[in-house]
Amino acid sequence: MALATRERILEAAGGTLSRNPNASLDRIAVEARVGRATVFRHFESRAGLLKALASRAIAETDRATRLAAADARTATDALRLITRAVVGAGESFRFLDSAAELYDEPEIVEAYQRQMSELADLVGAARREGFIRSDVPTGWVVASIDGLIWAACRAVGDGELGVVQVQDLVWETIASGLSTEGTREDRRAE
Amino acid sequence: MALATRERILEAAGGTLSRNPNASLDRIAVEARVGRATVFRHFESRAGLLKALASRAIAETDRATRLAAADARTATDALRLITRAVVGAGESFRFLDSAAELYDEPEIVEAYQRQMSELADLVGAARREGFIRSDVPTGWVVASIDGLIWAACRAVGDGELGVVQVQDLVWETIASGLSTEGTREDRRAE
DNA sequence: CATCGACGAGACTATATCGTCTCATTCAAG
DNA sequence: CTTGAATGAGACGATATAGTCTCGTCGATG
Repeated sequence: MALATRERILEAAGGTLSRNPNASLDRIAVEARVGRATVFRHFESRAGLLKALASRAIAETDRATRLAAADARTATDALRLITRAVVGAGESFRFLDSAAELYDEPEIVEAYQRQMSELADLVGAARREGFIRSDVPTGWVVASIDGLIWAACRAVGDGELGVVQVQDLVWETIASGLSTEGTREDRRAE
Repeated sequence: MALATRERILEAAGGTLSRNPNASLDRIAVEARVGRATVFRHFESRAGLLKALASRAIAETDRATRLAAADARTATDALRLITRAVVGAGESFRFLDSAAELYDEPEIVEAYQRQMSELADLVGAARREGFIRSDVPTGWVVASIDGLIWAACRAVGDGELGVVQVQDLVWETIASGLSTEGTREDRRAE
């Protein structure tokens, strides 16, 4: 039962904290239908719980990324599959939005930076494949993908759009933007 | 001096809270080089300060929106100018990211929804002008513009990109996406 | 049945922060 | 110089929450 309880706490914490980043441990315990003392039996402290939650989200993202990369034959396709996967798993780490406490955890910060760096590498590879416009810096590509994934998770969380729908829309927006073809005249280059 | 002090507190609160959403009033007072008691002389409570800060951001956005709309001859152009303006003023309301307390303030929630609704109307008008792709729902257009603005403000805050640069990039991304023209074959429609 | 580990309930302490209050200081206007 | 408004410093109480601890219960296992 120990494992199931731990998992239930993590699940409840993720859900509760994504709705209210300042939720108390008591609130989380109630949400997990668990005594507050039990939370401390499974996690050293509030920070420990947060850290475990973040580690879980990072591991899940890594897993999704590896699976997606394995299926892809090009960097561009890997980027597409990874984007889809992360949007699909978005609920798992929406709580990270405002978990400022985690900036003090070196492991978490380092893992996050590693993932961002891997994403940047992938964008670089996709650029070499000719997929990414040459007049847009890689930093912005990474940032905007992040922003679109964030927007997608938010829209799903608000019940405004469906998961499958936004999975397509995010990639569509990255690839072609939101305007009709005619607006290509907006481009600065050439 | 009263006005200058109040303004200095608001400024410090905006800056401090955008870096740490849970910053204490003491911390904010120090940042504003003001006694903590003075904060309470100018604002009823912490919630009052937050509310004033949010009102200020909303008013600033309204102002920027009105100015932008006045200069524009088409809805599409208005959308472009407003996007630029909001990215430019981004620092003023980055703190809203994680101000969950504000969900309890009816005035603030209502004003936010009004702005989102106005944005949706503008997107609708731009769609009628033929700018917005017909196969993308308005809800996603609004959400992704929001997400790209968020990403832009974050990138600027992290010092990764410049304000002027992201102002162009956000619109560029909305209009044409991040890929080269060749990827148009990705489109599902037609 | 007996045992043991996980759990729920709740008392208890420590701490951080909010919000109030007082008093001394500063500074500008008259 | 006198006065009054704005402020800084800090004491004080109230409250919320983190973290510790104890005790009784339940259920699985032998």
